Amino acid sequence: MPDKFYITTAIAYVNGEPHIGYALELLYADVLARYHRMRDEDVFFATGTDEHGAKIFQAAERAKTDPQAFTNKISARFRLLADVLNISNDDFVRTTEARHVVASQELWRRAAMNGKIYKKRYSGLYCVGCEAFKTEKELVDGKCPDHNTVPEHLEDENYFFKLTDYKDALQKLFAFRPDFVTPSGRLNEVKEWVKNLEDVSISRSIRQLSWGIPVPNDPSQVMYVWFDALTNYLTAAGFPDERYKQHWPADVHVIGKEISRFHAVLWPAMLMAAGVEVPHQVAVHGHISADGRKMSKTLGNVIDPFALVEKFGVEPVRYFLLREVPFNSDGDYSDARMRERYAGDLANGVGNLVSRVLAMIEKYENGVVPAVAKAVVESTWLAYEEHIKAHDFHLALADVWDVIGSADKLVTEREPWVLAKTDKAELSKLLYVLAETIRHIALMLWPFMPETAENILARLGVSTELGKEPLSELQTWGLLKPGTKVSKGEPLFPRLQQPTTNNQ
RNA sequence: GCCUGGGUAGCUCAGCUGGUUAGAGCGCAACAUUCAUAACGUUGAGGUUCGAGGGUUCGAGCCCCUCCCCAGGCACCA
Repeated sequence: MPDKFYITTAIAYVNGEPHIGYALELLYADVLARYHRMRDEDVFFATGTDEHGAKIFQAAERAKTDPQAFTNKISARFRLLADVLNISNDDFVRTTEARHVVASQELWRRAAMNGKIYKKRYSGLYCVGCEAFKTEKELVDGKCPDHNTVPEHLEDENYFFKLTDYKDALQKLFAFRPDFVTPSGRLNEVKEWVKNLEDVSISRSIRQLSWGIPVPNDPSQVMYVWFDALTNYLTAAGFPDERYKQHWPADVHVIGKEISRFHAVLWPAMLMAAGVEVPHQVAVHGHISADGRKMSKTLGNVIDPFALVEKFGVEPVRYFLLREVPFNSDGDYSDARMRERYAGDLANGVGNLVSRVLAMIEKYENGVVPAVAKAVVESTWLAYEEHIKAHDFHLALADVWDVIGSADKLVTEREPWVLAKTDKAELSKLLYVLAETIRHIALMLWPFMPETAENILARLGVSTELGKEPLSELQTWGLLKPGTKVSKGEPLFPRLQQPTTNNQ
Protein backbone atom coordinates (compact mmCIF):
# COMPACT_ATOMS: atom_id res chain seq x y z
CA MET A 1 0.00 0.00 0.00
CA PRO A 2 1.36 3.42 -0.93
CA ASP A 3 1.57 6.05 1.79
CA LYS A 4 -1.44 8.28 2.03
CA PHE A 5 -1.03 12.05 1.90
CA TYR A 6 -3.93 14.32 2.77
CA ILE A 7 -3.33 17.99 2.12
CA THR A 8 -5.63 20.99 2.39
CA THR A 9 -5.59 24.69 1.83
CA ALA A 10 -7.57 26.94 4.12
CA ILE A 11 -11.01 27.44 2.66
CA ALA A 12 -11.55 30.88 1.18
CA TYR A 13 -13.92 33.31 2.82
CA VAL A 14 -16.31 34.33 0.09
CA ASN A 15 -17.04 37.93 0.97
CA GLY A 16 -15.34 39.13 -2.20
CA GLU A 17 -13.54 38.20 -5.39
CA PRO A 18 -10.56 35.82 -5.23
CA HIS A 19 -7.38 37.50 -4.21
CA ILE A 20 -3.93 36.61 -5.52
CA GLY A 21 -2.96 35.49 -2.04
CA TYR A 22 -5.44 32.67 -2.31
CA ALA A 23 -3.98 31.74 -5.69
CA LEU A 24 -0.60 31.52 -4.02
CA GLU A 25 -1.92 29.23 -1.32
CA LEU A 26 -3.50 26.95 -3.90
CA LEU A 27 -0.18 26.78 -5.71
CA TYR A 28 1.87 25.91 -2.64
CA ALA A 29 -0.51 23.09 -1.86
CA ASP A 30 -0.60 22.01 -5.47
CA VAL A 31 3.17 21.66 -5.63
CA LEU A 32 3.14 19.43 -2.58
CA ALA A 33 0.19 17.43 -3.85
CA ARG A 34 1.79 16.89 -7.24
CA TYR A 35 5.16 16.10 -5.76
CA HIS A 36 3.65 13.42 -3.56
CA ARG A 37 1.64 12.06 -6.48
CA MET A 38 4.81 11.88 -8.49
CA ARG A 39 6.19 9.76 -5.66
CA ASP A 40 3.24 7.45 -6.21
CA GLU A 41 1.57 8.22 -2.88
CA ASP A 42 -2.16 8.11 -2.36
CA VAL A 43 -2.78 11.84 -2.41
CA PHE A 44 -5.99 13.52 -1.42
CA PHE A 45 -6.06 17.29 -1.88
CA ALA A 46 -8.99 19.40 -0.70
CA THR A 47 -9.82 23.05 -0.88
CA GLY A 48 -13.10 24.97 -0.77
CA THR A 49 -15.02 27.97 0.42
CA ASP A 50 -16.08 29.25 3.83
CA GLU A 51 -19.57 30.65 3.48
CA HIS A 52 -21.11 31.46 6.85
CA GLY A 53 -20.82 34.37 9.23
CA ALA A 54 -21.81 37.96 9.72
CA LYS A 55 -19.53 39.42 7.08
CA ILE A 56 -21.11 37.32 4.39
CA PHE A 57 -24.60 38.00 5.60
CA GLN A 58 -23.86 41.71 5.34
CA ALA A 59 -22.17 41.43 1.98
CA ALA A 60 -25.22 39.62 0.66
CA GLU A 61 -27.49 42.34 2.01
CA ARG A 62 -25.40 44.98 0.30
CA ALA A 63 -25.64 43.02 -2.91
CA LYS A 64 -29.40 42.85 -2.36
CA THR A 65 -29.54 39.12 -2.54
CA ASP A 66 -29.88 36.28 -0.08
CA PRO A 67 -26.77 34.73 1.43
CA GLN A 68 -27.08 31.42 -0.34
CA ALA A 69 -27.41 32.96 -3.78
CA PHE A 70 -24.56 35.30 -2.93
CA THR A 71 -22.20 32.56 -1.84
CA ASN A 72 -23.18 30.37 -4.80
CA LYS A 73 -21.93 33.06 -7.08
CA ILE A 74 -18.68 33.86 -5.29
CA SER A 75 -17.87 30.26 -4.51
CA ALA A 76 -18.07 29.50 -8.22
CA ARG A 77 -15.43 32.14 -8.81
CA PHE A 78 -13.04 30.40 -6.43
CA ARG A 79 -13.73 27.08 -8.05
CA LEU A 80 -12.98 28.67 -11.40
CA LEU A 81 -9.71 30.07 -10.07
CA ALA A 82 -8.56 26.61 -9.03
CA ASP A 83 -9.46 25.46 -12.51
CA VAL A 84 -7.71 28.27 -14.29
CA LEU A 85 -4.56 27.69 -12.25
CA ASN A 86 -4.65 23.98 -13.07
CA ILE A 87 -4.81 23.05 -9.39
CA SER A 88 -5.00 19.30 -8.88
CA ASN A 89 -7.46 19.27 -5.98
CA ASP A 90 -9.62 16.19 -5.53
CA ASP A 91 -12.41 17.86 -3.62
CA PHE A 92 -13.90 21.28 -3.14
CA VAL A 93 -15.88 21.72 0.04
CA ARG A 94 -18.52 24.40 0.44
CA THR A 95 -19.53 24.95 4.04
CA THR A 96 -23.15 25.36 2.96
CA GLU A 97 -23.29 21.81 1.65
CA ALA A 98 -25.43 19.26 3.47
CA ARG A 99 -22.49 16.91 4.05
CA HIS A 100 -20.67 19.71 5.85
CA VAL A 101 -23.64 20.55 8.05
CA VAL A 102 -23.72 16.90 9.07
CA ALA A 103 -19.99 16.81 9.80
CA SER A 104 -20.02 20.05 11.81
CA GLN A 105 -22.99 19.04 13.90
CA GLU A 106 -21.47 15.65 14.59
CA LEU A 107 -18.18 17.15 15.70
CA TRP A 108 -20.07 19.53 17.95
CA ARG A 109 -22.15 16.71 19.36
CA ARG A 110 -19.06 14.68 20.22
CA ALA A 111 -17.35 17.59 21.91
CA ALA A 112 -20.54 18.36 23.83
CA MET A 113 -20.91 14.74 24.85
CA ASN A 114 -17.44 14.91 26.33
CA GLY A 115 -18.49 17.91 28.39
CA LYS A 116 -16.36 20.43 26.53
CA ILE A 117 -19.17 22.74 25.49
CA TYR A 118 -21.27 24.74 27.94
CA LYS A 119 -23.80 27.53 27.79
CA LYS A 120 -23.03 30.82 29.41
CA ARG A 121 -25.17 33.88 29.97
CA TYR A 122 -23.38 37.16 29.85
CA SER A 123 -24.02 40.79 29.17
CA GLY A 124 -22.01 43.37 27.42
CA LEU A 125 -21.94 46.31 25.09
CA TYR A 126 -23.30 45.23 21.75
CA CYS A 127 -22.79 47.18 18.57
CA VAL A 128 -25.57 46.47 16.11
CA GLY A 129 -23.48 47.70 13.20
CA CYS A 130 -20.70 45.26 13.97
CA GLU A 131 -23.07 42.55 15.16
CA ALA A 132 -20.56 41.98 17.90
CA PHE A 133 -19.85 42.71 21.52
CA LYS A 134 -17.33 45.41 22.23
CA THR A 135 -15.02 45.84 25.16
CA GLU A 136 -14.67 49.21 26.87
CA LYS A 137 -11.17 49.45 25.45
CA GLU A 138 -12.37 49.23 21.90
CA LEU A 139 -14.71 52.17 22.27
CA VAL A 140 -13.81 55.74 21.49
CA ASP A 141 -15.74 58.26 23.59
CA GLY A 142 -18.15 55.48 24.43
CA LYS A 143 -18.91 54.89 20.78
CA CYS A 144 -18.02 52.18 18.32
CA PRO A 145 -15.21 53.63 16.24
CA ASP A 146 -16.41 51.85 13.11
CA HIS A 147 -20.02 52.96 13.24
CA ASN A 148 -19.85 56.00 15.48
CA THR A 149 -22.82 54.74 17.46
CA VAL A 150 -23.31 54.10 21.15
CA PRO A 151 -23.51 50.35 21.73
CA GLU A 152 -26.45 49.00 23.70
CA HIS A 153 -26.34 46.86 26.80
CA LEU A 154 -27.39 43.43 25.79
CA GLU A 155 -27.69 40.22 27.64
CA ASP A 156 -27.23 37.03 25.71
CA GLU A 157 -26.54 33.39 26.02
CA ASN A 158 -23.95 31.55 23.91
CA TYR A 159 -22.16 28.27 23.88
CA PHE A 160 -18.54 28.26 24.95
CA PHE A 161 -15.80 25.81 24.22
CA LYS A 162 -13.57 24.78 27.10
CA LEU A 163 -10.36 25.71 25.36
CA THR A 164 -8.72 26.22 28.73
CA ASP A 165 -8.93 22.48 29.35
CA TYR A 166 -6.39 21.97 26.58
CA LYS A 167 -3.53 24.15 27.68
CA ASP A 168 -1.44 21.22 28.85
CA ALA A 169 -2.38 18.98 25.96
CA LEU A 170 -1.50 21.67 23.44
CA GLN A 171 1.79 22.45 25.11
CA LYS A 172 2.62 18.77 25.07
CA LEU A 173 1.66 18.56 21.43
CA PHE A 174 4.02 21.41 20.55
CA ALA A 175 6.82 20.00 22.64
CA PHE A 176 6.42 16.46 21.42
CA ARG A 177 5.96 17.38 17.77
CA PRO A 178 7.98 20.50 17.05
CA ASP A 179 7.03 20.37 13.39
CA PHE A 180 3.32 20.51 14.19
CA VAL A 181 3.58 24.14 13.16
CA THR A 182 6.12 25.29 10.55
CA PRO A 183 8.20 27.36 10.13
CA SER A 184 9.59 27.26 13.67
CA GLY A 185 9.11 30.98 14.16
CA ARG A 186 5.39 30.48 13.82
CA LEU A 187 5.47 27.70 16.39
CA ASN A 188 7.09 30.06 18.87
CA GLU A 189 4.31 32.55 18.28
CA VAL A 190 1.75 29.87 18.93
CA LYS A 191 3.47 28.74 22.12
CA GLU A 192 3.16 32.27 23.42
CA TRP A 193 -0.55 32.38 22.73
CA VAL A 194 -1.17 29.13 24.51
CA LYS A 195 0.25 30.50 27.75
CA ASN A 196 -2.89 32.54 28.22
CA LEU A 197 -5.98 30.76 27.04
CA GLU A 198 -9.60 31.59 27.66
CA ASP A 199 -12.68 29.66 26.75
CA VAL A 200 -14.09 30.83 23.45
CA SER A 201 -17.59 31.57 22.38
CA ILE A 202 -18.53 29.16 19.60
CA SER A 203 -22.09 30.13 18.85
CA ARG A 204 -24.24 33.12 18.06
CA SER A 205 -27.87 33.49 18.96
CA ILE A 206 -29.98 33.77 15.86
CA ARG A 207 -31.03 37.20 17.07
CA GLN A 208 -27.47 38.28 16.40
CA LEU A 209 -26.91 36.22 13.33
CA SER A 210 -29.01 33.69 11.52
CA TRP A 211 -26.55 32.74 8.74
CA GLY A 212 -24.85 29.70 10.14
CA ILE A 213 -25.10 26.03 10.93
CA PRO A 214 -27.72 25.30 13.61
CA VAL A 215 -26.37 24.11 16.91
CA PRO A 216 -27.59 20.54 17.55
CA ASN A 217 -30.71 20.52 19.73
CA ASP A 218 -30.88 24.27 20.06
CA PRO A 219 -32.61 26.14 17.26
CA SER A 220 -31.94 29.45 18.97
CA GLN A 221 -28.22 29.25 18.18
CA VAL A 222 -25.97 28.87 15.16
CA MET A 223 -22.30 27.94 15.23
CA TYR A 224 -19.66 30.59 15.23
CA VAL A 225 -18.05 30.56 11.77
CA TRP A 226 -14.67 29.27 12.80
CA PHE A 227 -16.11 26.22 14.48
CA ASP A 228 -17.82 25.22 11.29
CA ALA A 229 -15.09 26.41 8.93
CA LEU A 230 -12.33 24.33 10.50
CA THR A 231 -14.49 21.25 10.35
CA ASN A 232 -14.37 21.38 6.54
CA TYR A 233 -11.16 19.38 6.66
CA LEU A 234 -13.10 16.51 8.18
CA THR A 235 -15.99 16.97 5.79
CA ALA A 236 -13.70 16.53 2.81
CA ALA A 237 -12.33 13.33 4.29
CA GLY A 238 -15.86 11.96 4.62
CA PHE A 239 -16.48 12.43 8.35
CA PRO A 240 -18.49 11.21 10.21
CA ASP A 241 -18.50 8.09 8.06
CA GLU A 242 -15.78 5.91 9.55
CA ARG A 243 -14.11 5.76 6.16
CA TYR A 244 -12.82 9.26 6.81
CA LYS A 245 -9.91 7.55 8.50
CA GLN A 246 -8.60 6.53 5.09
CA HIS A 247 -7.51 10.14 4.72
CA TRP A 248 -7.55 11.47 8.24
CA PRO A 249 -5.50 12.76 9.98
CA ALA A 250 -4.53 15.44 7.51
CA ASP A 251 -0.83 15.44 6.70
CA VAL A 252 -0.61 19.17 6.04
CA HIS A 253 -2.92 22.11 6.41
CA VAL A 254 -1.47 24.87 4.24
CA ILE A 255 -2.61 28.20 5.65
CA GLY A 256 -1.73 31.89 5.72
CA LYS A 257 -0.13 33.42 8.74
CA GLU A 258 -3.20 35.50 9.55
CA ILE A 259 -5.13 32.44 10.65
CA SER A 260 -2.50 30.38 12.39
CA ARG A 261 -4.09 30.82 15.78
CA PHE A 262 -7.27 29.07 14.73
CA HIS A 263 -5.43 26.20 13.10
CA ALA A 264 -2.68 25.70 15.61
CA VAL A 265 -4.67 26.24 18.81
CA LEU A 266 -8.42 26.06 18.41
CA TRP A 267 -8.53 23.30 15.81
CA PRO A 268 -6.42 20.68 17.58
CA ALA A 269 -8.28 21.43 20.81
CA MET A 270 -11.64 20.95 19.08
CA LEU A 271 -10.47 17.63 17.70
CA MET A 272 -9.19 16.45 21.05
CA ALA A 273 -12.49 17.41 22.60
CA ALA A 274 -14.32 15.28 20.06
CA GLY A 275 -11.89 12.41 20.37
CA VAL A 276 -10.63 12.79 16.83
CA GLU A 277 -6.95 12.59 15.92
CA VAL A 278 -5.16 15.90 15.35
CA PRO A 279 -3.52 16.71 12.01
CA HIS A 280 0.19 16.13 11.47
CA GLN A 281 1.17 19.60 10.49
CA VAL A 282 0.04 23.16 10.01
CA ALA A 283 2.29 24.83 7.44
CA VAL A 284 2.10 28.60 7.64
CA HIS A 285 3.01 30.67 4.60
CA GLY A 286 3.58 34.39 4.24
CA HIS A 287 1.84 37.11 2.30
CA ILE A 288 2.34 38.70 -1.08
CA SER A 289 2.42 42.42 -1.64
CA ALA A 290 2.08 44.42 -4.83
CA ASP A 291 4.77 46.82 -5.94
CA GLY A 292 6.18 46.75 -2.45
CA ARG A 293 2.95 47.76 -0.78
CA LYS A 294 0.38 45.79 1.10
CA MET A 295 -2.55 45.06 -1.17
CA SER A 296 -5.74 46.82 -0.21
CA LYS A 297 -8.92 47.86 -1.88
CA THR A 298 -8.48 51.45 -0.79
CA LEU A 299 -5.03 51.64 -2.36
CA GLY A 300 -6.52 50.07 -5.44
CA ASN A 301 -3.51 47.82 -5.92
CA VAL A 302 -5.18 44.46 -5.49
CA ILE A 303 -3.87 41.99 -8.04
CA ASP A 304 -6.56 40.00 -9.78
CA PRO A 305 -5.27 36.47 -10.39
CA PHE A 306 -7.57 36.00 -13.39
CA ALA A 307 -6.23 39.11 -15.07
CA LEU A 308 -2.69 37.99 -14.41
CA VAL A 309 -3.24 34.61 -16.03
CA GLU A 310 -4.98 36.34 -18.90
CA LYS A 311 -1.95 38.52 -19.39
CA PHE A 312 0.95 36.10 -18.95
CA GLY A 313 -0.50 32.59 -19.08
CA VAL A 314 -0.98 30.06 -16.30
CA GLU A 315 2.44 28.50 -16.34
CA PRO A 316 4.41 31.75 -16.12
CA VAL A 317 2.13 32.89 -13.31
CA ARG A 318 2.62 29.63 -11.45
CA TYR A 319 6.35 29.90 -11.98
CA PHE A 320 6.58 33.48 -10.86
CA LEU A 321 4.61 33.08 -7.67
CA LEU A 322 6.39 29.89 -6.64
CA ARG A 323 9.80 31.25 -7.53
CA GLU A 324 9.41 34.73 -6.17
CA VAL A 325 7.43 34.27 -2.96
CA PRO A 326 9.21 31.97 -0.50
CA PHE A 327 6.74 29.88 1.45
CA ASN A 328 8.30 30.74 4.78
CA SER A 329 8.40 34.48 4.28
CA ASP A 330 6.71 37.20 2.29
CA GLY A 331 7.13 38.23 -1.32
CA ASP A 332 6.20 40.90 -3.78
CA TYR A 333 4.52 41.06 -7.14
CA SER A 334 5.29 43.61 -9.81
CA ASP A 335 4.82 43.53 -13.54
CA ALA A 336 8.45 44.49 -14.07
CA ARG A 337 9.65 41.58 -11.98
CA MET A 338 7.24 39.26 -13.73
CA ARG A 339 8.65 40.29 -17.08
CA GLU A 340 12.20 39.82 -15.84
CA ARG A 341 11.45 36.31 -14.67
CA TYR A 342 9.65 35.52 -17.87
CA ALA A 343 12.40 36.75 -20.16
CA GLY A 344 15.36 35.56 -18.10
CA ASP A 345 14.19 32.26 -16.67
CA LEU A 346 11.49 31.03 -19.00
CA ALA A 347 12.28 32.36 -22.48
CA ASN A 348 16.09 32.44 -22.23
CA GLY A 349 16.30 29.64 -19.67
CA VAL A 350 14.20 26.51 -20.13
CA GLY A 351 12.57 27.58 -23.34
CA ASN A 352 15.82 28.27 -25.12
CA LEU A 353 17.62 25.21 -23.78
CA VAL A 354 14.88 22.86 -24.96
CA SER A 355 14.82 24.67 -28.24
CA ARG A 356 18.56 24.56 -28.94
CA VAL A 357 19.06 20.94 -27.92
CA LEU A 358 16.10 19.59 -29.84
CA ALA A 359 17.07 21.69 -32.83
CA MET A 360 20.52 20.12 -32.81
CA ILE A 361 19.11 16.63 -32.51
CA GLU A 362 16.87 17.34 -35.47
CA LYS A 363 19.69 18.84 -37.44
CA TYR A 364 22.50 16.45 -36.64
CA GLU A 365 20.72 13.22 -35.75
CA ASN A 366 17.73 13.24 -38.04
CA GLY A 367 15.59 14.03 -35.03
CA VAL A 368 16.46 10.82 -33.24
CA VAL A 369 17.94 10.69 -29.73
CA PRO A 370 21.38 9.12 -30.01
CA ALA A 371 22.65 6.39 -27.67
CA VAL A 372 25.10 6.36 -24.70
CA ALA A 373 26.53 8.34 -21.78
CA LYS A 374 25.76 9.50 -18.27
CA ALA A 375 25.91 12.78 -16.42
CA VAL A 376 25.16 14.02 -12.96
CA VAL A 377 21.67 15.15 -12.12
CA GLU A 378 21.49 13.06 -8.98
CA SER A 379 22.86 15.63 -6.59
CA THR A 380 20.32 18.11 -7.84
CA TRP A 381 17.52 15.67 -7.22
CA LEU A 382 18.65 15.32 -3.62
CA ALA A 383 18.75 19.05 -3.05
CA TYR A 384 15.46 19.50 -4.88
CA GLU A 385 13.63 16.97 -2.76
CA GLU A 386 15.07 18.34 0.46
CA HIS A 387 13.88 21.79 -0.52
CA ILE A 388 10.39 20.62 -1.33
CA LYS A 389 10.15 18.77 1.97
CA ALA A 390 11.19 21.96 3.75
CA HIS A 391 8.60 23.89 1.74
CA ASP A 392 11.41 25.95 0.19
CA PHE A 393 9.79 25.81 -3.20
CA HIS A 394 11.66 28.82 -4.52
CA LEU A 395 14.94 27.04 -3.76
CA ALA A 396 13.77 23.85 -5.44
CA LEU A 397 13.18 25.93 -8.55
CA ALA A 398 16.60 27.50 -8.18
CA ASP A 399 18.01 23.94 -8.16
CA VAL A 400 16.29 23.23 -11.45
CA TRP A 401 17.70 26.38 -12.98
CA ASP A 402 21.16 25.39 -11.85
CA VAL A 403 20.79 22.32 -14.02
CA ILE A 404 19.55 24.44 -16.91
CA GLY A 405 22.54 26.71 -16.49
CA SER A 406 25.03 23.89 -16.49
CA ALA A 407 23.41 22.34 -19.55
CA ASP A 408 23.74 25.66 -21.37
CA LYS A 409 27.33 25.86 -20.29
CA LEU A 410 28.01 22.32 -21.48
CA VAL A 411 26.74 23.22 -24.92
CA THR A 412 29.05 26.20 -25.14
CA GLU A 413 32.07 24.26 -23.90
CA ARG A 414 31.63 21.20 -26.07
CA GLU A 415 30.63 23.11 -29.20
CA PRO A 416 28.38 20.48 -30.75
CA TRP A 417 28.34 22.38 -34.04
CA VAL A 418 32.06 21.73 -34.27
CA LEU A 419 31.68 18.08 -33.25
CA ALA A 420 29.13 17.75 -36.03
CA LYS A 421 32.00 18.18 -38.46
CA THR A 422 34.79 16.45 -36.55
CA ASP A 423 33.47 13.71 -34.29
CA LYS A 424 29.99 12.37 -34.85
CA ALA A 425 30.28 9.78 -32.09
CA GLU A 426 31.11 12.39 -29.47
CA LEU A 427 28.34 14.59 -30.77
CA SER A 428 25.84 11.79 -30.31
CA LYS A 429 26.94 11.17 -26.75
CA LEU A 430 26.69 14.84 -25.95
CA LEU A 431 23.25 15.28 -27.43
CA TYR A 432 22.01 12.23 -25.58
CA VAL A 433 23.26 13.65 -22.32
CA LEU A 434 21.55 16.92 -23.06
CA ALA A 435 18.28 15.30 -24.06
CA GLU A 436 18.27 13.11 -20.97
CA THR A 437 19.08 16.13 -18.84
CA ILE A 438 16.09 17.90 -20.29
CA ARG A 439 13.92 14.92 -19.39
CA HIS A 440 15.03 15.31 -15.78
CA ILE A 441 14.40 19.03 -15.90
CA ALA A 442 10.88 18.36 -17.13
CA LEU A 443 10.26 15.94 -14.24
CA MET A 444 11.53 18.46 -11.72
CA LEU A 445 9.32 21.10 -13.25
CA TRP A 446 6.16 19.04 -13.17
CA PRO A 447 4.88 19.96 -9.70
CA PHE A 448 5.42 23.62 -10.52
CA MET A 449 4.52 23.87 -14.19
CA PRO A 450 2.71 20.68 -15.12
CA GLU A 451 1.73 21.72 -18.63
CA THR A 452 5.22 22.86 -19.50
CA ALA A 453 6.68 19.66 -18.13
CA GLU A 454 4.28 17.48 -20.07
CA ASN A 455 4.89 19.54 -23.17
CA ILE A 456 8.65 19.08 -22.92
CA LEU A 457 8.28 15.34 -22.32
CA ALA A 458 6.01 15.07 -25.34
CA ARG A 459 8.61 16.81 -27.48
CA LEU A 460 11.17 14.32 -26.25
CA GLY A 461 8.83 11.54 -27.28
CA VAL A 462 8.36 10.37 -23.68
CA SER A 463 5.13 9.25 -22.03
CA THR A 464 3.65 12.11 -20.04
CA GLU A 465 1.61 10.04 -17.64
CA LEU A 466 3.30 11.08 -14.44
CA GLY A 467 2.24 9.35 -11.28
CA LYS A 468 1.98 6.00 -13.06
CA GLU A 469 5.53 5.11 -12.21
CA PRO A 470 7.09 6.13 -8.92
CA LEU A 471 9.51 8.99 -9.10
CA SER A 472 12.34 6.81 -7.89
CA GLU A 473 12.00 4.89 -11.16
CA LEU A 474 11.72 7.93 -13.37
CA GLN A 475 14.73 9.50 -11.70
CA THR A 476 17.16 6.88 -12.91
CA TRP A 477 19.60 8.22 -15.41
CA GLY A 478 19.38 6.94 -18.93
CA LEU A 479 15.67 6.18 -19.10
CA LEU A 480 15.30 8.14 -22.29
CA LYS A 481 15.39 5.56 -25.06
CA PRO A 482 17.87 6.05 -27.86
CA GLY A 483 16.04 6.11 -31.13
CA THR A 484 13.17 8.14 -29.74
CA LYS A 485 11.88 10.67 -32.20
CA VAL A 486 11.91 14.23 -30.93
CA SER A 487 10.25 17.33 -32.26
CA LYS A 488 11.38 20.82 -31.52
CA GLY A 489 8.02 22.53 -31.88
CA GLU A 490 7.15 26.15 -31.26
CA PRO A 491 8.97 28.15 -28.58
CA LEU A 492 7.73 27.18 -25.12
CA PHE A 493 7.80 30.75 -23.92
CA PRO A 494 7.71 33.21 -26.80
CA ARG A 495 9.14 36.58 -25.98
CA LEU A 496 6.70 39.03 -24.46
CA GLN A 497 5.78 42.22 -26.22
CA GLN A 498 7.25 45.31 -24.61
CA PRO A 499 4.81 46.64 -22.05
CA THR A 500 2.89 49.69 -23.09
CA THR A 501 4.69 52.55 -21.46
CA ASN A 502 1.69 54.26 -19.89
CA ASN A 503 0.89 51.54 -17.34
CA GLN A 504 3.71 51.17 -14.86
C1' G B 1 4.26 49.47 24.87
C1' C B 2 5.67 44.10 24.51
C1' C B 3 7.27 39.93 21.27
C1' U B 4 9.22 37.76 16.62
C1' G B 5 11.78 38.16 11.93
C1' G B 6 14.52 41.38 8.96
C1' G B 7 17.99 45.76 7.53
C1' U B 8 24.56 42.83 2.92
C1' A B 9 26.14 45.51 -4.71
C1' G B 10 20.86 49.68 -8.80
C1' C B 11 16.97 45.38 -7.75
C1' U B 12 15.93 40.37 -5.26
C1' C B 13 18.59 37.80 -1.96
C1' A B 14 23.01 33.72 -0.13
C1' G B 15 26.54 34.09 3.60
C1' C B 16 27.63 27.08 7.91
C1' U B 17 29.26 26.42 14.83
C1' G B 18 33.26 34.33 14.25
C1' G B 19 38.98 33.46 10.61
C1' U B 20 42.68 35.16 4.61
C1' U B 21 41.14 39.87 -1.06
C1' A B 22 32.19 39.70 1.29
C1' G B 23 29.05 36.03 -2.96
C1' A B 24 24.83 34.65 -6.66
C1' G B 25 20.85 35.92 -10.02
C1' C B 26 18.68 40.05 -12.61
C1' G B 27 20.09 44.74 -14.67
C1' C B 28 24.53 47.41 -16.93
C1' A B 29 29.39 47.34 -20.10
C1' A B 30 32.93 44.85 -23.14
C1' C B 31 34.46 40.44 -25.60
C1' A B 32 33.46 35.83 -27.84
C1' U B 33 30.13 32.55 -30.45
C1' U B 34 26.16 30.58 -33.86
C1' C B 35 22.95 25.01 -32.11
C1' A B 36 18.87 28.22 -30.21
C1' U B 37 13.23 32.36 -28.85
C1' A B 38 19.25 38.70 -31.07
C1' A B 39 19.00 33.44 -26.92
C1' C B 40 23.90 30.90 -24.62
C1' G B 41 29.22 31.64 -22.74
C1' U B 42 33.48 34.63 -20.75
C1' U B 43 35.22 38.97 -18.44
C1' G B 44 34.34 43.56 -16.02
C1' A B 45 32.24 47.83 -13.39
C1' G B 46 29.44 48.29 -9.00
C1' G B 47 29.33 47.37 -1.63
C1' U B 48 32.49 54.89 1.38
C1' U B 49 32.40 47.05 3.68
C1' C B 50 27.58 44.38 5.39
C1' G B 51 21.11 50.09 9.18
C1' A B 52 23.90 53.70 13.23
C1' G B 53 27.08 53.93 17.45
C1' G B 54 29.81 51.40 21.19
C1' G B 55 31.95 46.74 23.19
C1' U B 56 34.17 41.51 23.52
C1' U B 57 38.18 39.03 20.63
C1' C B 58 44.61 37.94 17.89
C1' G B 59 40.37 38.38 14.45
C1' A B 60 33.05 39.95 13.59
C1' G B 61 28.45 40.65 8.32
C1' C B 62 28.11 36.64 11.84
C1' C B 63 28.73 37.34 19.61
C1' C B 64 27.15 41.44 23.55
C1' C B 65 24.86 46.53 24.67
C1' U B 66 22.18 51.00 23.02
C1' C B 67 19.55 53.36 19.15
C1' C B 68 17.00 53.94 14.14
C1' C B 69 14.01 51.86 10.14
C1' C B 70 10.81 47.92 7.76
C1' A B 71 7.32 43.64 8.04
C1' G B 72 4.29 40.73 11.17
C1' G B 73 2.01 39.09 15.88
C1' C B 74 -0.31 40.70 20.74
C1' A B 75 -7.54 36.14 21.33
C1' C B 76 -13.20 35.86 18.99
C1' C B 77 -11.59 39.94 12.72
C1' A B 78 -11.51 35.48 7.78
